[in-house]
Amino acid sequence: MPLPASFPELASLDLFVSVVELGSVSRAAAAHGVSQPSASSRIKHLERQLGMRLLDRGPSGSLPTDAGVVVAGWAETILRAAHELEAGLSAFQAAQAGRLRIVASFTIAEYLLPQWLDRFSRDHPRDSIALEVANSTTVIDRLRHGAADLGFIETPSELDGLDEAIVGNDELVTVVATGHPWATPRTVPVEALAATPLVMREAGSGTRAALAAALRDLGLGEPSAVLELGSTSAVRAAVVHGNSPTVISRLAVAAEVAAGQLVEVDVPGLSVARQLRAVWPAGTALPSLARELLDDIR
Amino acid sequence: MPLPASFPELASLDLFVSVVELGSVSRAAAAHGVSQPSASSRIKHLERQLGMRLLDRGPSGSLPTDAGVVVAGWAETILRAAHELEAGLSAFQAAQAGRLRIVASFTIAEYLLPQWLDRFSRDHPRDSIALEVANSTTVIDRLRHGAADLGFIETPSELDGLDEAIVGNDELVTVVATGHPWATPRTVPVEALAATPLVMREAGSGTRAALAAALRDLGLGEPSAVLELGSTSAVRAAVVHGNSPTVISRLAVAAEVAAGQLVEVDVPGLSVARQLRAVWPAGTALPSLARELLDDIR
DNA sequence: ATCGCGCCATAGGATGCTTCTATGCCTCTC
DNA sequence: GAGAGGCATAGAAGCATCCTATGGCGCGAT
Repeated sequence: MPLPASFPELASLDLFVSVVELGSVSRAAAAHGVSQPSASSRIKHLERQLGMRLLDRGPSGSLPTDAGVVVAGWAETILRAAHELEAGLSAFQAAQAGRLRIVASFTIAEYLLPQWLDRFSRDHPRDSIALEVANSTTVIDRLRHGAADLGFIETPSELDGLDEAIVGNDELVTVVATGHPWATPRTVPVEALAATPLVMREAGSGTRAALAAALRDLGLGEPSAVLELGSTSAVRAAVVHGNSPTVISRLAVAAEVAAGQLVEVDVPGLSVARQLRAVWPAGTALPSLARELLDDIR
Repeated sequence: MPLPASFPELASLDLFVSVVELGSVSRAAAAHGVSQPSASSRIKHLERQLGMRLLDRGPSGSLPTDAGVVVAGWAETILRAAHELEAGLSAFQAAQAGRLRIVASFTIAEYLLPQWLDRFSRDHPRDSIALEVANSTTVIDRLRHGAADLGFIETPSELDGLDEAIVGNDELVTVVATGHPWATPRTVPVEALAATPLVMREAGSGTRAALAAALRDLGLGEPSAVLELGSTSAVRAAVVHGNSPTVISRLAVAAEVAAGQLVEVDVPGLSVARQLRAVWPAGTALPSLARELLDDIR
């Protein structure tokens, strides 16, 4: 479901929030590095777009109207998310220049790292982090070869020569759209799950392999696919708008479940859990920046 | 702290996420109501802006690269927040046309309602909600006069002729920036708080009055202001970037506390709590849409 | 093997928008 | 009464985006 074409620009919301925080259009304009008339015009455009007055302009600055207070509050939520994206992007782009080199698995990089990076970049504005995203094997390899300072993985494998700390946990869960028959009892026998065609990633994906292994351990057959898609996002979208269940990392659907778009279905007997860990070379002293990052995370 | 000027457009991120979910640029273009070349060009622009390839184009569609998977995941967080803002805005604009008329206090409208409205608008795409924001007295007035179907308030007062349900709770808390002396012990005696100049809203604000009353009940004097600002956002920004504490609604700083920008300080003996309630005219049947909204909230 | 379809990229032109500098008016303060 | 800070307007320049039309490419069906 795309955003409407008339949705306000992120830059305009950012500017408006700055006006509210700083108390004047001029100061906000300066903070954003644009001229005062440009800022004034952007705000006016925003007001026309929303069809409401947002500011009470006065000779000593501008205060938000009642509507402005509310809209500014709403806008801040978006801006917070935008700053997390920004923190993730700069780490991702700084591939080799950063002072602290992190390698993380996809799941952790997608759903947990932005908040950590955003906080860290505020506390350490002068220290850049370089982020690489890779599978667990590569993460361990990077650490062993000194190509990274700190890694994040979600496998339970043995890690000779690496120290570790648990930073969270993940689990494969069964989810359906809100209208699905399983959504009402919120539980389904594992045999029924195994017999139902699922929306899945293509063969070869780690999630799919983990599910197949768990069903095999229970003496059940290979799960069948009603639809095979190339990315987790595509799977999620297909489940939200379709009639088939999927089995997927809880972190990947936590937001949709919280928002009521998807329903998590209990499947007694089926359990595919894994801990999320930070890992680093044993023996060597953990860089102080890495230590601080880990402290922030806990 | 403004977003960098090079930050990607919300519309581009939205489009890119649609490509990942739908599996092709063409389909995403159609879903967004733009031409295929336009979409193609936007994605290319986004890739140049971020300095990374996001899509693997093939003759049967496009799949995200490793980087694309991660960026799409990050972008979805922003888009979710944007949809909540959108849901709030349409309710706010629909001032009198909606089928369900809601009146809410500022705190609830700012920090809780967008999620509820977003979920509701997905479940009931044909039913519009009209939202009015007002103080508690006005909320009650609107309900008594039949000008609204459902209200949300945060006062503990008696409500003759109205039914109610508790939907959450709020509390005034003391917060400081992370570098402040109080941040380390995370606690401070109430006498010290009363003796310290605070960042505050201007005289007349409800928050300020509640704090003054609580201190008076403890036999302490009026709190003094080191800085008086006209909006909660301005107060929050001043505390984050300054050296003075403030006393403020927990909901208003929950996100900053979670992100580590502000630290909540315990003040033994000081307690200013209030329940958040939904209220509606007693006796009359609650409209079915209102009933469903309340069920969703719980 | 070939035809057809779906997908993506490029080119060219028109439209629209945002930006900037310069200026004026207003109010509060000293 | 003068000065400073704040916001709005005007006009022009620059930039970006959009669209239509077209071409190339690979896959699948006949």
